[in-house]
Amino acid sequence: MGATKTDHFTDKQNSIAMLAKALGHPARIAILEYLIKVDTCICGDIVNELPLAQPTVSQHLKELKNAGLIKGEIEGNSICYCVEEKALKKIHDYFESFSSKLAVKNSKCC
Amino acid sequence: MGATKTDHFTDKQNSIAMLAKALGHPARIAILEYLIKVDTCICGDIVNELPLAQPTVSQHLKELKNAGLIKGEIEGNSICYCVEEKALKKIHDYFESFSSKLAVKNSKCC
DNA sequence: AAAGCATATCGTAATATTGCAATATACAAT
DNA sequence: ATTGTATATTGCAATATTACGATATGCTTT
Repeated sequence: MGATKTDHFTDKQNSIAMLAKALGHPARIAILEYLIKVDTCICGDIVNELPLAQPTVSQHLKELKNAGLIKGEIEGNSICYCVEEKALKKIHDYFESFSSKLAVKNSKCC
Repeated sequence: MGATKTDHFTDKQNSIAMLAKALGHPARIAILEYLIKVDTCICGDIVNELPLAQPTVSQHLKELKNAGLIKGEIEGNSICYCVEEKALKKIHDYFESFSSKLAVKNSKCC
């Protein structure tokens, strides 16, 4: 096979995994960091920032968009991408709850 | 090609991407959640918990271990896996800083 | 309309991931 | 030593990802 068995897991698990997967590439991490850094959410100079060809960057942007991590808005000739805060909050909250659960227990093991 | 160009990104970016990638599968999310839930860090009944065959689970465990997200300790016959808190803290902190950066700006765009 | 930019899509090769049956390893108990 | 139980590794087929050249699409300016 090779296709992930998403149907056997909860929606929550699948959606977190989807977000994490989209973040699972250094280029996409770099894109997000750049988008956060340049506040003004300037667009396609992302291509100049990254050591990757334009089609490759475009593909990474698409994946981030599919995962709901960024959104894009057409602005004349070019496109203005920026971070989708909700998605980042979702991940952040998820790991927050992890951390707090761990804080309570941290005991017996390993 | 097809191999990720890790050498063009920073260590931080690569290490966060690695962690995220390891989390990018619902089975591995489910494993982590289970390990956190059962405090006692009981081991290979993970196989019974998941809708996957034993070798598949073993492979996912290996990936989580490679990424540094869990650690395992031999306990007689079986193996006691548990969460590596440092790694979860690392991710959590990373998104924390994201969130705080976003909180400051949240302005002009999209 | 034509030329020039910015971005997306297509096609394709190289590689990685996913899942599992079969098999191996390693300890435990008899 | 043999049997049983727990986990890992191997091998392999199906599928997905990564990267990029070539090409298409779509504004904008002239």
